[in-house]
Amino acid sequence: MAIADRKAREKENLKSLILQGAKKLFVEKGIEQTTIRNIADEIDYSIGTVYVYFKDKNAILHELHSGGFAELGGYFKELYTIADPMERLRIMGRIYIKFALENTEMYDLMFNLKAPMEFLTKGNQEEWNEGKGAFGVLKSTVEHCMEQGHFKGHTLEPLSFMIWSLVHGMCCLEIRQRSKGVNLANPETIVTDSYNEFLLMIGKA
Amino acid sequence: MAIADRKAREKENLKSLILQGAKKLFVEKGIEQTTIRNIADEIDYSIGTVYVYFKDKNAILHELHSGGFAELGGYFKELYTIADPMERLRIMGRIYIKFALENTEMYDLMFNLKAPMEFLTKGNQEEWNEGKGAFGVLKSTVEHCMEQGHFKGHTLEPLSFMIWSLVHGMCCLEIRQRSKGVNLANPETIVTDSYNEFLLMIGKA
DNA sequence: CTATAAAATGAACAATGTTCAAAAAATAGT
DNA sequence: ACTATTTTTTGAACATTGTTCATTTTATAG
Repeated sequence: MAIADRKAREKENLKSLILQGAKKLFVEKGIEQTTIRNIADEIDYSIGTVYVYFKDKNAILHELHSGGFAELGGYFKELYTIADPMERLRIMGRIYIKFALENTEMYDLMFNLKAPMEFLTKGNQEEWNEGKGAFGVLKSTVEHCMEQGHFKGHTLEPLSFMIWSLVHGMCCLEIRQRSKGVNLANPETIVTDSYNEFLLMIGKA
Repeated sequence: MAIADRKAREKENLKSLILQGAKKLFVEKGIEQTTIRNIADEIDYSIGTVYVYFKDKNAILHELHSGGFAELGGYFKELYTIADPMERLRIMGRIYIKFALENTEMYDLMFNLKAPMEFLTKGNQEEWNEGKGAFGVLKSTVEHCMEQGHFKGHTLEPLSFMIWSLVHGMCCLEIRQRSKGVNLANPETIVTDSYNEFLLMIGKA
């Protein structure tokens, strides 16, 4: 039955049209400022249609959150060419920060907003596969560093979490306007400068 | 005119009654789940009265955010008895984390939510004095550490921001459910374990 | 006791996420 | 080609939110 196939294809198309419209508005005017009505308007469909394809707003947010991780994966691609694990770790941090500051709304959605996690909790899925995957990449890089004799005396998982926390914290403070609120001497470069302090520190370790 | 004095006092009382009711509900059921109607009900006043004392919801959130910093200051009190700056720095981090995890909603409000910063931006006040004060305490402690020969080759402000980012990032990931989503071996102790990794690292620096 | 000022009220508004019976369009059966 | 059935789309309607403001209630002054 070729018709059923075409229908399935059309369903998928409309679903990703909704997501595409949603993302455009999110980037343009922020996630909180974007309503279902806005999204429906943007793609010239009715409100009701959106609810046919997504059970609620959280479902849209979760789907876009997943897409964000795919994008982050794209940013990470260039890491595969770097053989030295310590160098790879350093660049990974830079890329993570770059991604966060170039896609603030998406970053917020992926690592800060409650919506995607609530979607998981509310019985839709058991595990945060996107997060586990990304953290796994970091962890295995740190593991390689340790195998080469770096980070002596440290423990893999807490150490990896510490590094994640560090870059995440910088991005959060920046995105949520706390860094600019604190009257720094060089507010424009604080995140990079601050990350360099970390690199200087692990350079000794 | 003693009556005017009493009236001013009563006005202050009612204002702090509103704040007190709001905070109770925030802690009980979360900031996002608390409405103005809830607050009014809680203290047996009408919705309108709340708006006589606060221009909008952001004003309430900002005021409570300020109160949160006062509370954090209380937590920090015991630091004054610690003479050694490195030890003071280490304990400061522990206390910060303790405060964050014991007062998750308040911490979120102070360091993550947009509301208090929007209140400042929207012409109510120029500077984030609470944040500047808290960051100043950290910065001066780090400065003392450097004066004693620690953190050689580092720069005060970016280094301080890095430390702040580290503890903030851990607390954020924990509060916003990202740490538990990542399938750690010891999820209950990850924040403390992770902070200890940092202490181990600066122990060498 | 009356007039004025201050304080408190809650009905009303616009905007939000969400639901669902009805309409419109597409497909299948003859 | 026409009809019946299924699928898709619709938007009016609902509950809940933050917010406003004319009105009522209460307190103070004369």
